[in-house]
Amino acid sequence: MVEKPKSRATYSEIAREAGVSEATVSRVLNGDPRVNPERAAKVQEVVEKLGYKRHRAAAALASGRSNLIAIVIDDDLSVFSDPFWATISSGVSRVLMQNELQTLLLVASVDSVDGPVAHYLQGGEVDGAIFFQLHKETLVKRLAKQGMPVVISGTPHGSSDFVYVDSDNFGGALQATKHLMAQGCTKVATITGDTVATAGNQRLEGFLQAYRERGTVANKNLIAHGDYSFESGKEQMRQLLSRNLGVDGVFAANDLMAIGAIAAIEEAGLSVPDHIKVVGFDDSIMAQTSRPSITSVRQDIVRLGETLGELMIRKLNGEEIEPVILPTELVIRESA
Amino acid sequence: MVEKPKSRATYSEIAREAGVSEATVSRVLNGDPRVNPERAAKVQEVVEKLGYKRHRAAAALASGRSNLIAIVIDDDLSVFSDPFWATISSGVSRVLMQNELQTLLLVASVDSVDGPVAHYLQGGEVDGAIFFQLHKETLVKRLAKQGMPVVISGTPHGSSDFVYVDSDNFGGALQATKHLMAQGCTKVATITGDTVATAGNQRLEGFLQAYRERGTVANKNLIAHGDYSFESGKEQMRQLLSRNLGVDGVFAANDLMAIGAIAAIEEAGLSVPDHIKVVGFDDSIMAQTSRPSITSVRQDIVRLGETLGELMIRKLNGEEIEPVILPTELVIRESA
DNA sequence: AATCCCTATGAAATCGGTTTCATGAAACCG
DNA sequence: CGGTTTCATGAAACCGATTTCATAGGGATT
Repeated sequence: MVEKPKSRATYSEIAREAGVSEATVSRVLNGDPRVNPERAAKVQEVVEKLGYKRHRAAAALASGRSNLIAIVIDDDLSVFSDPFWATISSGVSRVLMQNELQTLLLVASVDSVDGPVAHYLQGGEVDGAIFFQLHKETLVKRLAKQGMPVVISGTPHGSSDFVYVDSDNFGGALQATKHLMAQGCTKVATITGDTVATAGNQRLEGFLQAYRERGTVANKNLIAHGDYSFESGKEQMRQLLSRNLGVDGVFAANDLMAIGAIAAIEEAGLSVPDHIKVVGFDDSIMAQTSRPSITSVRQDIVRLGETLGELMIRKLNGEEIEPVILPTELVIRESA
Repeated sequence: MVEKPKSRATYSEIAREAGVSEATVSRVLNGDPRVNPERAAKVQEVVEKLGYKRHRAAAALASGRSNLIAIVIDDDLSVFSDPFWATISSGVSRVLMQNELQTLLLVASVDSVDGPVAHYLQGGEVDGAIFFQLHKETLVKRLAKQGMPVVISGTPHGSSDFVYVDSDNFGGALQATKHLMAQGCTKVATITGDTVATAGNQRLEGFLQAYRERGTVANKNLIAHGDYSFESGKEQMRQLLSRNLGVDGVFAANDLMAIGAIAAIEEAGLSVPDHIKVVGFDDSIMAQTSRPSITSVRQDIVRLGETLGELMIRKLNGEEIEPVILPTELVIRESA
């Protein structure tokens, strides 16, 4: 039995075989309800038999819809600084695929409003775009204005009316800080991430809010500015210690800095959690394996990706969509 | 100045404007050399002026080439077990984009030879496919036989003639083990990863080779089988210790297990590196931040991704391509 | 029973490039 | 200098699905 060099089946074959017109085939395959059920069934049958698969390019050309959604990732930053995007992307991809959409991965510099990415997106080659932690919003704004469905991962700056999905950075930080206070810490410090980005800022705000809810205000000296790196966590903790404020609790804006902070604390001859308690953010694998293991705020990254995909689909369906803030959860371990 | 609702420019406009036929426009845009230079220049000029962008779907339909390369990632495993795929993908994407190719991200179960992914790929919707750590090779084999350019990340099983890119797992493990021996360790043990996958197996082989090169054979009891997880590293180390073999060096097949092993060692009241030296694999961020910091085998992940992309491009250009093994590097830190 | 409306259906136009093929002109040959 | 070959070029077919539009038939309305 020789395998034939079977070129793919087309509408014309199906139409002939099923004794209907190509138009009807199209209707059946696109779920148009007003086709005679019997004929529809017949068409379905032939489609099965011939192992027909829709030719995307042809469909895209004819319909003007590409069924492609772009995930746009800024080259420089993301790959290193955000260990999550892989997980997010996979969530997005899975959801989109379930809805017959494809995920196009664009890794490139999104800086210029005029770069290749911009051109590509504006060329109308994709039906929608999902952005990861963008810095410049100009491009996104323009795309949205042009009517392209856009969803953003992470809270954008300003009160722009983008639709985005984000973890509850504020709430998570608040909870983390309150936990430290509940553990008896009276001088809780924080090591922030990049506060220019909203996530870092929100985590700082959550920290401050905990003080407010206690009826006090956080001393400026209790706020150290890191950049999410291990080194910055260590260095900022050293500085906090050198100020002799009697810090007995630290909320670090991510786990890596928490680990850095612990290194600095132990370097100073103090112990975690006995002398100083530490809480991190992200609940990364490091939080679990580090010794002491780190109490940390968990985000549901998979859910985040899925939500991005779901919002995109609803948007494509013409629904009005709203930003989504996903809850976080405090995972308690040894460090606090 | 009101921005016009400019619909995209098409060949017909360009042709009219430049005073040539559409065929000529196509030739110019596709680099056909046999066009009058003056006309070509004129066309280029008009293209610039009109801000023309090729309509991919139309081009794909007409030419039969989609300019899309799929990255296929197995749903279940990768996202968790391989923290590298994000980096790899971005490398791939960047290289492909520089060559006017798009990257399609397929995250799905690749198990069945008959699932949606299989259908999709066989539908001829993409010009090539890059697979990440596949378990079942049936699908890949079939695609390759059908003439689709396929490149694989990681060494496949068997002596199949796939083209793949991988880090030098064997060499890295060999170097790591020899390093331990050079540090004076006489009883070097290993904690393997999943040895069903080739990477884990190769790392084990490298370990064994080090013994061979020393003119001895590794005692079976020195080989503990983990699964790349922190817990397994810890557990297997416990077992190694309980055997009372006098182990004074451990090569773990990844950093996470190395960290687990260290936890077990310290739990037993021993110290790293004083009593037992440990080397990991991957040179992950954890190797740097863990205390003690971990001597580890570094792989150039970005390079790996780029190489995948480059091979794919060369394959598409009709070149014969060969598998590539990328060198690893031992990064020495505190643990050994 | 005559008229109008609605629905299912097919023929054909369409999407925007690519590619084949025919053509005329220029270059080359003996 | 006639004839053949080469080459740039444009007209038109083509890729495969979608969608518009016209139409026939059935049903409802009066």
